[in-house]
Amino acid sequence: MDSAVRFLWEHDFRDLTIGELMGDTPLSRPAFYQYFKDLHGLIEALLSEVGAVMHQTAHPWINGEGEPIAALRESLKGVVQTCVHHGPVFRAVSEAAPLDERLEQTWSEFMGLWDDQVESRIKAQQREGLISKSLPARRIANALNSLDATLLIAEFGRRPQGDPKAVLDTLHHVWVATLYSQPPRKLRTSN
Amino acid sequence: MDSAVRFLWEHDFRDLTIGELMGDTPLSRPAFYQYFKDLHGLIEALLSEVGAVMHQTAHPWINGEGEPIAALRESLKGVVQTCVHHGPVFRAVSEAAPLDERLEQTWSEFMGLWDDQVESRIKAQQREGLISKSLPARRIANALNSLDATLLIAEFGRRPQGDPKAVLDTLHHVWVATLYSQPPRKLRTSN
DNA sequence: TACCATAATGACACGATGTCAGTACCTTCA
DNA sequence: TGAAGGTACTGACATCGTGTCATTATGGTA
Repeated sequence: MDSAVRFLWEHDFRDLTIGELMGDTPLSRPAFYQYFKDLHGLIEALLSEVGAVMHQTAHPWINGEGEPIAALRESLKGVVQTCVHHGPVFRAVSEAAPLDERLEQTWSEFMGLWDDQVESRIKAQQREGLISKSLPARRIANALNSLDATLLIAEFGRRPQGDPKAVLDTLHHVWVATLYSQPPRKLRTSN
Repeated sequence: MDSAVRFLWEHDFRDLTIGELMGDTPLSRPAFYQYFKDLHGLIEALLSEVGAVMHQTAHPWINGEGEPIAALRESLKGVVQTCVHHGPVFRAVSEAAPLDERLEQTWSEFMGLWDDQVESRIKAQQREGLISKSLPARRIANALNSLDATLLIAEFGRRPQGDPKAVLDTLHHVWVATLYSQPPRKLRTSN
């Protein structure tokens, strides 16, 4: 299982085979099935380990602690950091999910949990008048979370990894603009 | 090849097998290799058909025709519409890409093309003073395009499809806010 | 030492892939 | 008409990864 993580840092998920994996251990291939149902079972286990870590790091904004825009930056920073450390695992999950009914379910529950949390934060701040009440909280939450997942996996899911600072800035800008900015008036074109 | 599209509307990509596919045709399994290198080759062919259509539909904003915010909505509408019609194909591409070096390349070139176009539109409008010059054009373009892809595939990649109007509104809001809105002042919390 | 549960293995059957040598078919031209 | 030659197609095969046996080691317990 450590061996799997090691593998994913070096190779793509598509090259991950049970035989190859167990070659790195003193055990034989069938021994694998002692511990996991199949490859997807392994990935599922990896997700539940690393996924928990990630949720911790996002507390500030999720729980509405302090000034929202700064708190949001803190939360995003934590999420980025988690991906810097465990990017390949998330990448493997997202790539393996479409191949397995069960894993797909698990992955979508994981993302759904984020949607739940972000949605309820948005609704809370709509009540406080910080966010426009005309935003469809659930859809926006889902969009922003999907964006995070896609971008983070693309940037940190394999070596060489992207620049954490730049990615954080980008995500933060999109989140803040989407949630907290006033709609602009119509724009004049220069045609 | 029509048969493949038909299949993808009904089943998941993971269940698509060459044998199954050719069962729908009067031909035998090996005949498949007459036309495509392998499954991924087929998917690649599907993408280049449908991808071209999609680029057409995004012209207004990409080419800076008319008032930007309205043009952007037109372009996004076209893209949404394409996905309503061909969603499962894009889904198959995105799911198959991680499994094949070549296809992954093709897919990332396809997305890169969008990034190029959006980036240069952003830069043009930065010169016109419509968009803040402090935005990193390339990164923002990439983020917004990634968002589109993820959301559209999730909403229209399989039956039952989502609500095109609602998805369009969501995307449009995020794009407009990200590109055209002024950053808000610091927010007071109600703690 | 005898016993049992658990861990681990070698050998197997299966399913999907991709290839190849061979056959059917169809056009062209004498 | 009928031989030649190219193309479309096929049956059979080798390969590879998977998942499951029946069986054997191993380590703790009385």
